[in-house]
Amino acid sequence: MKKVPSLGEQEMEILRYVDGHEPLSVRDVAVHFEKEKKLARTTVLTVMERLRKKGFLSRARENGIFQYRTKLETNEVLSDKVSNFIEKTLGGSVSPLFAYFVSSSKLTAEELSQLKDMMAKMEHKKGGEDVG
Amino acid sequence: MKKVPSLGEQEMEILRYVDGHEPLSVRDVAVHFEKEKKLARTTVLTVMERLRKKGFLSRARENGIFQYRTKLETNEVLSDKVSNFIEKTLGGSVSPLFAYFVSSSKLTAEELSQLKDMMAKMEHKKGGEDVG
DNA sequence: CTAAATTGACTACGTCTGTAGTCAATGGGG
DNA sequence: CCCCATTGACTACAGACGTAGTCAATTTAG
Repeated sequence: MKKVPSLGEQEMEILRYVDGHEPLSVRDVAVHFEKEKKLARTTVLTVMERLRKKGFLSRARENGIFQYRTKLETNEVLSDKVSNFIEKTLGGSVSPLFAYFVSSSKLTAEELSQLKDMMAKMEHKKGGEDVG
Repeated sequence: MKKVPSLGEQEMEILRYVDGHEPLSVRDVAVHFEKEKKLARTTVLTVMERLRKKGFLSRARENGIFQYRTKLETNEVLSDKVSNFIEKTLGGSVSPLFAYFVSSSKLTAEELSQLKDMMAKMEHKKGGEDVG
Protein backbone atom coordinates (compact mmCIF):
# COMPACT_ATOMS: atom_id res chain seq x y z
CA MET A 1 0.00 0.00 0.00
CA LYS A 2 2.76 2.47 -0.90
CA LYS A 3 1.94 6.14 -0.96
CA VAL A 4 1.56 7.42 -4.48
CA PRO A 5 1.65 11.18 -5.14
CA SER A 6 -1.67 12.60 -6.19
CA LEU A 7 -2.47 13.21 -9.83
CA GLY A 8 -4.93 15.57 -11.41
CA GLU A 9 -7.23 14.52 -14.19
CA GLN A 10 -5.14 15.97 -16.95
CA GLU A 11 -2.07 14.36 -15.52
CA MET A 12 -3.85 11.04 -15.42
CA GLU A 13 -4.95 11.42 -18.98
CA ILE A 14 -1.46 12.04 -20.18
CA LEU A 15 -0.04 9.28 -18.06
CA ARG A 16 -2.55 6.86 -19.50
CA TYR A 17 -1.63 7.97 -22.98
CA VAL A 18 2.06 7.47 -22.40
CA ASP A 19 1.38 4.15 -20.77
CA GLY A 20 -0.40 2.97 -23.84
CA HIS A 21 2.17 4.15 -26.36
CA GLU A 22 5.59 4.33 -24.78
CA PRO A 23 8.18 5.32 -25.53
CA LEU A 24 7.09 8.77 -26.58
CA SER A 25 8.64 12.19 -26.93
CA VAL A 26 6.94 15.29 -25.65
CA ARG A 27 6.25 16.11 -29.25
CA ASP A 28 4.42 12.85 -29.81
CA VAL A 29 2.21 13.42 -26.84
CA ALA A 30 1.74 17.06 -27.72
CA VAL A 31 0.62 16.25 -31.23
CA HIS A 32 -2.00 13.94 -29.82
CA PHE A 33 -3.30 16.38 -27.25
CA GLU A 34 -3.15 19.37 -29.53
CA LYS A 35 -5.82 17.67 -31.58
CA GLU A 36 -7.73 16.09 -28.76
CA LYS A 37 -7.87 19.00 -26.41
CA LYS A 38 -6.14 21.98 -27.92
CA LEU A 39 -3.31 21.89 -25.44
CA ALA A 40 -0.12 23.80 -26.19
CA ARG A 41 3.07 21.84 -26.59
CA THR A 42 4.53 23.48 -23.51
CA THR A 43 1.51 22.52 -21.50
CA VAL A 44 2.09 18.90 -22.32
CA LEU A 45 5.75 19.33 -21.56
CA THR A 46 4.98 20.84 -18.20
CA VAL A 47 2.61 18.07 -17.28
CA MET A 48 4.99 15.36 -18.39
CA GLU A 49 7.79 16.89 -16.39
CA ARG A 50 5.57 17.05 -13.33
CA LEU A 51 4.70 13.44 -13.89
CA ARG A 52 8.39 12.70 -14.03
CA LYS A 53 9.14 14.67 -10.88
CA LYS A 54 6.43 12.71 -9.14
CA GLY A 55 8.00 9.50 -10.24
CA PHE A 56 5.49 8.23 -12.76
CA LEU A 57 7.60 8.71 -15.81
CA SER A 58 11.25 8.38 -16.64
CA ARG A 59 13.02 9.63 -19.72
CA ALA A 60 16.16 8.94 -21.66
CA ARG A 61 17.72 11.00 -24.40
CA GLU A 62 17.57 9.06 -27.64
CA ASN A 63 18.75 10.69 -30.84
CA GLY A 64 18.78 14.07 -29.31
CA ILE A 65 15.35 14.16 -27.77
CA PHE A 66 13.90 12.67 -24.61
CA GLN A 67 11.81 9.57 -24.85
CA TYR A 68 9.46 9.06 -21.95
CA ARG A 69 8.34 5.84 -20.41
CA THR A 70 6.14 4.96 -17.46
CA LYS A 71 7.91 3.76 -14.37
CA LEU A 72 5.31 2.04 -12.25
CA GLU A 73 2.70 -0.12 -13.73
CA THR A 74 -0.07 2.30 -14.42
CA ASN A 75 -2.33 -0.31 -12.94
CA GLU A 76 -0.78 0.36 -9.59
CA VAL A 77 -1.44 4.02 -9.97
CA LEU A 78 -5.01 3.35 -10.88
CA SER A 79 -5.44 0.95 -8.06
CA ASP A 80 -4.25 3.62 -5.70
CA LYS A 81 -6.53 6.20 -7.24
CA VAL A 82 -9.44 3.86 -6.95
CA SER A 83 -8.95 3.03 -3.32
CA ASN A 84 -8.31 6.65 -2.53
CA PHE A 85 -11.45 7.63 -4.35
CA ILE A 86 -13.51 5.04 -2.58
CA GLU A 87 -12.17 5.97 0.80
CA LYS A 88 -12.05 9.72 0.52
CA THR A 89 -14.85 10.56 -1.82
CA LEU A 90 -17.26 7.77 -1.18
CA GLY A 91 -16.40 7.39 2.46
CA GLY A 92 -15.66 3.73 2.04
CA SER A 93 -18.98 2.77 0.64
CA VAL A 94 -19.10 1.13 -2.74
CA SER A 95 -22.83 1.62 -3.10
CA PRO A 96 -22.41 4.69 -5.30
CA LEU A 97 -20.38 2.61 -7.70
CA PHE A 98 -23.08 0.09 -7.69
CA ALA A 99 -25.58 2.83 -8.43
CA TYR A 100 -23.45 4.02 -11.28
CA PHE A 101 -23.16 0.59 -12.81
CA VAL A 102 -26.84 0.17 -12.62
CA SER A 103 -27.76 3.46 -14.21
CA SER A 104 -25.03 3.58 -16.78
CA SER A 105 -25.15 0.04 -17.99
CA LYS A 106 -28.76 -0.83 -17.58
CA LEU A 107 -28.08 -4.28 -16.30
CA THR A 108 -30.68 -6.96 -16.52
CA ALA A 109 -32.63 -7.77 -13.41
CA GLU A 110 -30.63 -10.90 -13.04
CA GLU A 111 -27.26 -9.23 -13.29
CA LEU A 112 -28.58 -6.65 -10.96
CA SER A 113 -29.44 -9.05 -8.22
CA GLN A 114 -26.19 -10.91 -8.60
CA LEU A 115 -24.27 -7.71 -8.38
CA LYS A 116 -26.32 -6.51 -5.48
CA ASP A 117 -25.64 -9.73 -3.68
CA MET A 118 -21.98 -9.42 -4.27
CA MET A 119 -21.85 -5.83 -3.20
CA ALA A 120 -23.63 -6.74 -0.02
CA LYS A 121 -20.99 -9.33 0.77
CA MET A 122 -18.27 -6.87 0.09
CA GLU A 123 -19.90 -4.21 2.19
CA HIS A 124 -19.96 -6.62 5.08
CA LYS A 125 -16.39 -7.59 4.69
CA LYS A 126 -15.24 -4.03 4.78
CA GLY A 127 -17.85 -2.40 6.99
CA GLY A 128 -19.30 0.06 4.52
CA GLU A 129 -22.71 1.69 4.72
CA ASP A 130 -25.96 0.22 3.56
CA VAL A 131 -26.75 -0.44 -0.05
CA GLY A 132 -29.57 2.05 -0.45
CA MET B 1 -26.75 14.45 -16.53
CA LYS B 2 -26.73 17.94 -15.01
CA LYS B 3 -23.39 19.60 -14.35
CA VAL B 4 -22.48 19.47 -10.71
CA PRO B 5 -19.73 21.77 -9.43
CA SER B 6 -16.60 19.96 -8.40
CA LEU B 7 -15.96 19.09 -4.81
CA GLY B 8 -12.72 18.41 -3.03
CA GLU B 9 -12.27 15.52 -0.66
CA GLN B 10 -12.75 17.53 2.47
CA GLU B 11 -15.81 19.14 1.02
CA MET B 12 -17.21 15.72 0.19
CA GLU B 13 -16.52 14.51 3.67
CA ILE B 14 -18.38 17.36 5.23
CA LEU B 15 -21.22 17.10 2.77
CA ARG B 16 -21.58 13.43 3.57
CA TYR B 17 -21.62 14.21 7.25
CA VAL B 18 -24.30 16.84 6.89
CA ASP B 19 -26.27 14.52 4.66
CA GLY B 20 -26.30 11.89 7.31
CA HIS B 21 -27.25 14.15 10.21
CA GLU B 22 -29.17 17.15 8.96
CA PRO B 23 -30.13 19.62 10.08
CA LEU B 24 -26.87 20.74 11.63
CA SER B 25 -25.28 23.99 12.69
CA VAL B 26 -21.70 24.82 11.86
CA ARG B 27 -20.94 24.17 15.48
CA ASP B 28 -22.33 20.66 15.30
CA VAL B 29 -20.21 19.84 12.31
CA ALA B 30 -17.20 21.59 13.77
CA VAL B 31 -17.40 19.60 16.98
CA HIS B 32 -17.38 16.41 14.97
CA PHE B 33 -14.46 17.39 12.78
CA GLU B 34 -12.46 18.94 15.57
CA LYS B 35 -12.24 15.49 17.05
CA GLU B 36 -11.99 13.53 13.85
CA LYS B 37 -9.49 15.66 12.05
CA LYS B 38 -8.43 18.58 14.20
CA LEU B 39 -10.08 21.13 11.97
CA ALA B 40 -10.73 24.61 13.30
CA ARG B 41 -14.30 25.76 13.61
CA THR B 42 -13.73 28.44 11.00
CA THR B 43 -12.36 25.88 8.60
CA VAL B 44 -15.57 23.94 8.83
CA LEU B 45 -17.51 27.15 8.46
CA THR B 46 -15.58 28.09 5.36
CA VAL B 47 -16.10 24.72 3.78
CA MET B 48 -19.78 24.67 4.57
CA GLU B 49 -20.24 28.10 3.11
CA ARG B 50 -18.45 27.04 -0.04
CA LEU B 51 -20.70 24.03 -0.20
CA ARG B 52 -23.64 26.39 0.11
CA LYS B 53 -22.33 28.73 -2.58
CA LYS B 54 -21.95 25.75 -4.83
CA GLY B 55 -25.52 24.78 -4.20
CA PHE B 56 -25.08 21.64 -2.15
CA LEU B 57 -26.33 23.00 1.11
CA SER B 58 -28.99 25.45 2.16
CA ARG B 59 -29.41 27.02 5.54
CA ALA B 60 -32.11 28.67 7.60
CA ARG B 61 -31.76 30.62 10.79
CA GLU B 62 -33.41 28.75 13.60
CA ASN B 63 -33.18 30.07 17.15
CA GLY B 64 -30.48 32.47 16.25
CA ILE B 65 -28.10 30.18 14.45
CA PHE B 66 -28.06 28.72 10.96
CA GLN B 67 -29.13 25.15 10.47
CA TYR B 68 -27.77 23.55 7.33
CA ARG B 69 -29.40 20.96 5.15
CA THR B 70 -28.41 19.26 1.94
CA LYS B 71 -30.19 20.41 -1.18
CA LEU B 72 -29.66 17.71 -3.76
CA GLU B 73 -29.77 14.12 -2.85
CA THR B 74 -26.20 13.41 -1.97
CA ASN B 75 -26.62 10.30 -4.02
CA GLU B 76 -26.84 12.46 -7.09
CA VAL B 77 -23.64 14.17 -6.16
CA LEU B 78 -21.94 10.87 -5.62
CA SER B 79 -23.29 9.50 -8.82
CA ASP B 80 -21.81 12.46 -10.62
CA LYS B 81 -18.50 12.06 -8.86
CA VAL B 82 -18.44 8.42 -9.73
CA SER B 83 -19.10 8.88 -13.41
CA ASN B 84 -16.66 11.74 -13.54
CA PHE B 85 -14.04 9.63 -11.82
CA ILE B 86 -14.59 6.73 -14.15
CA GLU B 87 -14.48 8.90 -17.23
CA LYS B 88 -11.68 11.26 -16.32
CA THR B 89 -9.44 9.25 -14.09
CA LEU B 90 -10.01 5.78 -15.35
CA GLY B 91 -10.54 6.81 -18.93
CA GLY B 92 -13.87 5.05 -19.07
CA SER B 93 -12.64 1.66 -18.10
CA VAL B 94 -14.11 -0.01 -15.07
CA SER B 95 -11.38 -2.62 -14.92
CA PRO B 96 -9.46 -0.78 -12.22
CA LEU B 97 -12.54 -0.89 -10.06
CA PHE B 98 -12.75 -4.54 -10.70
CA ALA B 99 -9.13 -4.88 -9.71
CA TYR B 100 -9.78 -2.97 -6.54
CA PHE B 101 -12.73 -5.11 -5.60
CA VAL B 102 -10.71 -8.18 -6.12
CA SER B 103 -7.73 -7.11 -4.08
CA SER B 104 -9.57 -5.38 -1.31
CA SER B 105 -12.33 -7.81 -0.71
CA LYS B 106 -10.68 -11.08 -1.54
CA LEU B 107 -13.69 -12.46 -3.27
CA THR B 108 -14.11 -16.16 -3.68
CA ALA B 109 -13.28 -17.63 -7.04
CA GLU B 110 -16.94 -17.96 -7.72
CA GLU B 111 -17.80 -14.38 -6.92
CA LEU B 112 -14.81 -13.41 -8.91
CA SER B 113 -15.90 -15.12 -12.06
CA GLN B 114 -19.42 -13.82 -11.72
CA LEU B 115 -18.15 -10.33 -11.29
CA LYS B 116 -15.71 -10.70 -14.10
CA ASP B 117 -18.49 -11.88 -16.32
CA MET B 118 -20.60 -8.94 -15.42
CA MET B 119 -17.82 -6.48 -15.90
CA ALA B 120 -17.18 -7.91 -19.32
CA LYS B 121 -20.77 -7.30 -20.28
CA MET B 122 -20.61 -3.80 -18.98
CA GLU B 123 -17.39 -3.12 -20.77
CA HIS B 124 -18.99 -4.14 -24.00
CA LYS B 125 -22.01 -2.01 -23.46
CA LYS B 126 -19.93 1.05 -22.87
CA GLY B 127 -16.81 0.34 -24.91
CA GLY B 128 -14.21 0.29 -22.16
CA GLU B 129 -10.75 -1.20 -22.39
CA ASP B 130 -9.73 -4.77 -21.71
CA VAL B 131 -9.94 -6.34 -18.31
CA GLY B 132 -6.32 -7.02 -17.84
C1' DC C 1 -28.75 45.94 30.62
C1' DT C 2 -23.93 44.71 30.28
C1' DA C 3 -20.29 41.69 29.70
C1' DA C 4 -18.90 37.32 28.01
C1' DA C 5 -19.37 33.78 24.59
C1' DT C 6 -20.89 32.32 20.15
C1' DT C 7 -21.59 32.94 15.47
C1' DG C 8 -20.56 34.29 10.93
C1' DA C 9 -18.52 37.41 7.22
C1' DC C 10 -14.17 38.43 5.31
C1' DT C 11 -9.63 38.04 4.38
C1' DA C 12 -5.57 35.44 3.85
C1' DC C 13 -2.27 32.26 2.26
C1' DG C 14 0.03 27.97 0.71
C1' DT C 15 -0.25 24.08 -2.45
C1' DC C 16 -1.74 21.76 -6.39
C1' DT C 17 -3.20 21.63 -11.04
C1' DG C 18 -4.09 23.37 -15.65
C1' DT C 19 -2.35 26.12 -18.98
C1' DA C 20 1.06 28.52 -21.50
C1' DG C 21 4.73 32.10 -22.72
C1' DT C 22 9.78 33.19 -23.01
C1' DC C 23 14.09 32.24 -24.08
C1' DA C 24 18.28 29.68 -24.11
C1' DA C 25 20.30 25.25 -25.65
C1' DT C 26 20.49 21.69 -29.00
C1' DG C 27 20.18 19.67 -33.41
C1' DG C 28 19.48 19.46 -38.36
C1' DG C 29 20.03 21.41 -43.14
C1' DG C 30 22.66 23.63 -46.41
C1' DC D 1 30.16 26.41 -39.96
C1' DC D 2 25.78 29.21 -39.62
C1' DC D 3 20.89 29.81 -39.36
C1' DC D 4 16.47 28.09 -38.43
C1' DA D 5 13.51 24.89 -36.17
C1' DT D 6 12.90 22.00 -32.28
C1' DT D 7 13.40 21.02 -27.66
C1' DG D 8 13.32 21.83 -22.92
C1' DA D 9 14.13 24.65 -18.56
C1' DC D 10 12.03 28.27 -16.20
C1' DT D 11 8.73 31.42 -14.97
C1' DA D 12 4.07 32.78 -14.51
C1' DC D 13 -0.55 33.01 -13.29
C1' DA D 14 -5.37 31.86 -12.26
C1' DG D 15 -8.64 28.97 -9.96
C1' DA D 16 -9.79 25.34 -6.64
C1' DC D 17 -9.13 23.64 -2.02
C1' DG D 18 -7.64 23.13 2.64
C1' DT D 19 -6.92 25.60 6.47
C1' DA D 20 -7.47 29.25 9.65
C1' DG D 21 -7.16 34.06 11.78
C1' DT D 22 -9.56 38.57 12.72
C1' DC D 23 -13.16 41.07 14.00
C1' DA D 24 -17.83 42.62 14.01
C1' DA D 25 -22.63 41.16 14.90
C1' DT D 26 -25.64 38.40 17.55
C1' DT D 27 -26.91 35.63 21.61
C1' DT D 28 -26.97 34.51 26.12
C1' DA D 29 -25.69 34.48 30.92
C1' DG D 30 -25.90 37.20 35.08
